[in-house]
Amino acid sequence: MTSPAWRYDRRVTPGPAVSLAQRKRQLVEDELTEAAFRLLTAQGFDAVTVDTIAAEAGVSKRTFFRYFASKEDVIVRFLADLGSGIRAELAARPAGEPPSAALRQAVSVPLTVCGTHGEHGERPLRAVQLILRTPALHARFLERQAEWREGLSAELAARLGRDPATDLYPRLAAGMALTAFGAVLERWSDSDGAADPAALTAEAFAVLAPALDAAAPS
Amino acid sequence: MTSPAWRYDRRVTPGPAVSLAQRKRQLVEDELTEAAFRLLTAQGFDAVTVDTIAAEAGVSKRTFFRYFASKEDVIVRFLADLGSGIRAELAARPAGEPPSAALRQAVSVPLTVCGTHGEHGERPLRAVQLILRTPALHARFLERQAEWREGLSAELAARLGRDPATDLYPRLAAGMALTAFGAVLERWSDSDGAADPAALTAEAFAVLAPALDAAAPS
DNA sequence: CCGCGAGTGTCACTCGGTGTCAAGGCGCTA
DNA sequence: TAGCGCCTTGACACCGAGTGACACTCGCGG
Repeated sequence: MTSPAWRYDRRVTPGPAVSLAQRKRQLVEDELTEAAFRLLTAQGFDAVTVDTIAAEAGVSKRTFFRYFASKEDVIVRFLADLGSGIRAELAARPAGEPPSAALRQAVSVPLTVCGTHGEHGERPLRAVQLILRTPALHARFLERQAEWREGLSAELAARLGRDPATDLYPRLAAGMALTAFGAVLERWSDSDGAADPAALTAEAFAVLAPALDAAAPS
Repeated sequence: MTSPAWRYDRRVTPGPAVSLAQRKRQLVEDELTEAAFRLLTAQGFDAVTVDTIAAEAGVSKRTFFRYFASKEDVIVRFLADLGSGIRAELAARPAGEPPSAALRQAVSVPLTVCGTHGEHGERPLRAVQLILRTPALHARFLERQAEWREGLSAELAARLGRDPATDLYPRLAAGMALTAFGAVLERWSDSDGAADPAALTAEAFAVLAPALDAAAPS
């Protein structure tokens, strides 16, 4: 919905370009995210209660749930914008581009955000590791991915002039792209950030390309 | 773990082939499943409490959780055996068979269980529809699928003599197969059982085959 | 200065899920 | 037949996630 959570340092406009109330709201959200991230990565997802997170951020439990729909949400939000980013990136690709290249680019963008160390620090890596290793978080993440897949599928169908109601290709292609995305994320997480997301993505799409580009509308 | 939930009518051995205690246990589980299925499909997942389900089956809430790990579990179990079935089927395919054919067969088996009306009635269809349309159930289902994917991936790696630690192919191929599985299930659900799972599966694997069979171990 | 609305804390409540304990039935053995 | 484990169950207490209702307090515009 709003800006990515790890871009909490955006303070290009110190003046009242936005209302004070909105800035306060953003501040609380950041504080909550910060506290949640610190506690959850340190002690594990189940070992920390929402009460504790809220207290750490200096608000009440009730307020926590006014900002996040669930305990999982505060972490999964780290990846939430990636999804919409993927679809937007796909929509921005030139029309003539073959699906494999377009999808590869669309998936690459959010992954490069992960790949660049320094700017965001290890935050994205820790978030991904926490998500992939915590069943409850993993489930929510997969739920999000399913939503992304629907969006990607629709975008692909429009792009290629296919009917998603009768043609399985858009649905499958979107699924393949997200399979690649998930595989890359997993490798990156397991290697503790050592693996290069861009290289992995290229490798994955090299495998998928024959199916993605053999797009013969039966 | 045990027999598929919709084979509750297996009573080929009335004698004490198994202990009475075990049969009692099975009876309670079936009763619970039955009650859960009836109530949840009728009133929706969130509108029914575990207490109600347990009471309907004539046991206590505590007993419910001795049989099922969660409220979602009682429904998702309908598909649980499909996953292990997929892997077993893959292991049973001849070694020389190309991956696309082997995976297609592996995925087909559990789907034909769905396709055959009459024997199991509409039970599988209703279960799938409930799962795909209830966020909480959908999330659990995706979690299961992720487990299946790991198993499939390992099986594929062993089958093709590839190293799953360095080679993305097994992971991606397993993901593609399950993408097809999910897509077919979705279509079948949306068409209210009118679509033919076997035909859909064939269609899906026709799309995926070029990638699945272009297996050049770099 | 006053009123309005947004954000918040508090309280009470529902529900999913778990640990504990005592009671009851079944099978085995003396 | 009496006794002894084993397994299953119900009852109870408890925790934590999440929600609804209400009252309070700010910042802002009139």
